[in-house]
Formats: sequence, structure tokens, C-alpha cells
Amino acid sequence: MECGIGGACLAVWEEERYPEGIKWKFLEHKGPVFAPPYEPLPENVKFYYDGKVMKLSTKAEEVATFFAKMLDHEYTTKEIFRKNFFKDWRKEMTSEEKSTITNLSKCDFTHMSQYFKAQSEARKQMSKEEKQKIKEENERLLKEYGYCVMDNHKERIANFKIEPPGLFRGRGNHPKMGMLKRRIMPEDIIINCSKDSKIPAPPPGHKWKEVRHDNKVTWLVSWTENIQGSIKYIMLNPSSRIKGEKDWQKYETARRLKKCVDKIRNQYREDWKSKEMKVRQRAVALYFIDKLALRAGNEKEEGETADTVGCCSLRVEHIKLHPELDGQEYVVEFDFLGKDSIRYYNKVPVEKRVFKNLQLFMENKQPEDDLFDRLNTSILNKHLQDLMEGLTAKVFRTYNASITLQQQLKELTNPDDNIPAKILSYNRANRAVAILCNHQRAPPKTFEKSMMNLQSKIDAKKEQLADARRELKSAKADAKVRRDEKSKKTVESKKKAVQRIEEQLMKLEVQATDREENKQIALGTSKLNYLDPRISVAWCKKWGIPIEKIYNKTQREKFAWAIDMAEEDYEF
DNA sequence: GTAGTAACTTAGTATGACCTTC
DNA sequence: GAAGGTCATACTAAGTTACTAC
Repeated sequence: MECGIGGACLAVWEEERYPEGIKWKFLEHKGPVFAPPYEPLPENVKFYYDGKVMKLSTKAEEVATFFAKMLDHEYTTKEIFRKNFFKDWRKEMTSEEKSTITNLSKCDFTHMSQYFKAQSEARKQMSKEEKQKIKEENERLLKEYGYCVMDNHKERIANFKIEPPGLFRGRGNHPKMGMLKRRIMPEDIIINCSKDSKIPAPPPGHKWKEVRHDNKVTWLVSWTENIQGSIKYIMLNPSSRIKGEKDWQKYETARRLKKCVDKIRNQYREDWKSKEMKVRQRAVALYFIDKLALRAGNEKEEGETADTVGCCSLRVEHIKLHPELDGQEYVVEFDFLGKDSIRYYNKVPVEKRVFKNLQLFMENKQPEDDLFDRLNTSILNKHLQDLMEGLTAKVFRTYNASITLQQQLKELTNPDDNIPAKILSYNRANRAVAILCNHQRAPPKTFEKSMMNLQSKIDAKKEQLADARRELKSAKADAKVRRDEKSKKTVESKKKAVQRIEEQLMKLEVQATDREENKQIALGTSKLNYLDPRISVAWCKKWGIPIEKIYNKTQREKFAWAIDMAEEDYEF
């Protein structure tokens, strides 16, 4: 690229073109795709109440099918889920239904559930042609509604389909689980596009809630969801210019933090000694955010969401102080539920001053009291803004994730390794980041089995290797006796065979290690959201690793800017 | 400071396409 | 061609941040 930092050129050009928060000049799209209308159950699929067949009204039946489809799920056994579901279901019933159906436990959805299972089974058993037909229909939909024109580019839309109605499945212990997520109608929809574009037509007989032309935002379509009352949006794909640029900007901000992080660290260390309680709390919280990559931790309305916390919203009950633990001094034991109700558990030795401060913050408090009672994310972010323009709590997560990847790659990559071994090193570096950011996953259901399969493959390969080695040995012995060209050649080919099998075996063993270490760790989130892709691109270039080994097709599309931009000497 | 709203990023999981193996 | 495993993708919930009005 002629200007070294290609993206910077683009941004300058961008800034010139779009002053003060203008996101686009032209935006045209086809509007959203609505969920298919409800298809009533066939007559022979029955619902039973209190042991007796009962024909439900269409509206009540639709909501009943949502429950029936989830019958095998643990959710439907939870009291809150059942209570919320039943309450919302009753709202959809006719008055007769309402007076008959008074107890969820007397409802028998099993026949309906069996019907849906049979349906999904039938879907799996469909012929190639039928599947092809569905595929083509999806492609047609994508072609028609999946793209928009933003300025001079045709861009892929991320989620052009409106979320279908169903039962709300919150994560963790969510007080609203089981509530009815209502069907979204054109009358709920706000369309955003440019004035001079072809405005999408609502479905026949319907109207949009509103059509607006706001080029200070990036969304195409929005509606208000009925569970939390929050707004949902249709936006562009990560491969789009508008998302890519924002992503690039994010990493540039993190790189600016790199330049002043030492100063900031010195500053908060000083602040641990401050006379002001607020300043001390801010400094300790920032230390956690920096050292442990914790999230900011906004306050949440009680009873509206699952009880989860981040740094600023930590409560006394979430930490334990150990003046000494397992031979280490001043250990803080964290145990709390973070985003998505993922548990954060960690024992961390901290500096004495931090420890003493924590003791102070916890004095005379109840377990359910805020640890940082003088602090919230707004105060913290205002302070960060003063330290560096554009600095917020989450920049630390990005910074620490990316710098960790870079440093781990340096440390772990062995120049003499072959490609699979180098990729293992990459994954290990990625894993270090995922552990830092606490990106967990449920172990895959098939994990044990797939490990066993892999192991038996390894065993088979080992036997094969032993055989090949025996053959090589006898070929060598043979060649020694015969001393002719043909037997020499045989030795050579046997040697090659041994080498080939050795390589295959190693590849399998590496795969097994990688998989085992990854059992409960999710690499995708950090790869997609926290790791400056230019680090990975540079690493691939440096070691001759094909980029496809690190990024799949979608990821390559998302990171096209970085693949284009980064050379092998790129430094985060 | 507080509370509420809007916009946008980050997150784990369910689903289904695809590939391999028998 | 069925079965089984793996991987990518779709989905949508759950965060963060900025901003506004009191």
C-alpha cells in the first residue's frame, strides 16, 4: 500500500467526507424480512388439559407450540419460566380458555412435542432435491433482502430477518425467562434510509411505524422489543466499510493506550494513597480492570435482569481477602457471575496497598453492599477520558488482549517447528487471551467421544509407524547385502514413508493437545472482538503460514482491512 | 449526581451444512 | 447413502458508552 498505514489514509479521507458524526450520504435497502405467519397444527395433533382433549384457539395454540417445542429443555422445569410463560399465555387465550386452563401442570403438550420432533426428523430425511430447493429459496431471500447500498458500495446486512415470536430465554437466572416475545409487525418497524433512495414498501395492507432519514446512525431498521423494552436494530455485516472502519479505530485507540499505559499505571498506583476515598476506589477498580481485564460493570435494574456484575458493580460478597494463601501474600479470591452469567473465579495475589484498600472498602459493610460504593462506570470513564482521549474501561480489555497475543506469539513460536506445531503455538497464544478475558464455553456434548476417537487414530498411526520403521530396517539390511540401485531406491522410499507417517502422527498429537486444552475455553470471541487482526496477519506472513489456517472465510472478510494493511513487521 | 434512552459492541449456544467414514 | 462428527453460521441476549434532561 502506497501510504504504509493504508487505513489511516482511508480515515482521513473519511473524516473529510463525513464531518461531525455523519455516517453516510446515501442508504437504500429493501426493509426487513418478517417471520413466517403461524401455521395452525393439523387436526390430529392434540393438546390435553386435565387428561381431556382440548381444541385451542389459533392464538393460544401458537403460544402453546412455543412451549411444546422446548419441552425437552431444562428451562420448562424451572418455576420462574413456567410462571412467566403461563401468565403470558393466558393473555392470548379466549375467555373460555382462560376459565378452563388454570393450571400449567394439568397441560399436556407431549403430543404436540412429538409432532415437532417428527417434523424435524422429516426435515433431516428430506431428499437432496428438496434440500436444494430450500437452499435456493434462502439464497433468493438473501439476494433480495440481504444487501443494501450505502454510499457507493453494495454491503451485506448482518440480520435482515426479524426475530420470530417465541419464549424469551434469558441466560442464567433471568427473572423474565419464559415470557412471550411477541410477533413483530410492520407497524412496529422504523425504517431508516436516505431521502433520495427507493423507500422499502411495507407488506401489502400494512404500514411502517415510521420512515426516517437519520444519517448520524448506522442502522437500517429498528423496533422495540417487548421483554425489556429495548430497541433492536438491523445493521450491516462486519465485512462492511462502516463496521470495518470502526473496528480498525478501536484497535488504534488501544494502541494509543499502549503509549501511555505506563504513565496511567503509575498514576493509579499513586492514587491508592489518596486522601479521597473516591479516588482510591477508582484507582483500585482501574487496577482490576487493567490487571484482570474485567468489564466496566454498569449498574442494573434489580429484578429486570439476571444478577451479574462487572468491576464497578462488584459487591463485598464477591471477593474474599486472604492475607496469606498457598504460600502467597495478599491474595484476593474473586467469585462472581459476569456477562451472560459466566462465572469468574480467580485467586490473585495483589500489592499490599491494594489489599489494605480493599479491607478499608469492606469495613462495616454487609455482603450485599457495593465494594466500590463511591464509584460507577460513568465516574470511571470520565476520569479515563481525562487521561487519554477516547479512553474508556473497555479499551483496557482490547489493549491487554492484543498485547498478550503479540507477546505470547513471540514467546511461543519456535522457528524450527513445522506448520501444525506453529499453529498450535498460535492457538495457545489465543488461549492465553481467552483465559485472561474469561471466555468460556460449555464443553461440547461430544467432547469425550471425539477425544477417544482421536486417541484411537493416534494409536493406529503409531502402529503404522512401527510397521514402516520395521520395513525400513529390513530394506536397509537388504540393501547392505545386495548393494544394487534398486534396493537403494527401496530404502529411500521407505525412509520417506517413515517420515510421512511421523509427520501425520505429530499432526494428530498436536490436534489432541489443542483440543484437550480447549475443552472449556472459547477462542472465537477474543479472535473476533479483542485481538488486533494485524498481529495475526503479520505473524502469518512472518512464518509463512497461510492466512486460511488462522481465519476462516467469514473472518477473512471481516478482517479484510487488516489482511490488506499489515506487513510482517507490524507491531501492535 | 441520577435516571432514562439510544446506539453500538461483545457474547455463548443452537442449528444446520458439510465432510468423512463405514 | 446413512450415520456421525466437525465446523461455520445464525441468532439474539447482554453488555458498554454517550448523551440528554432534570
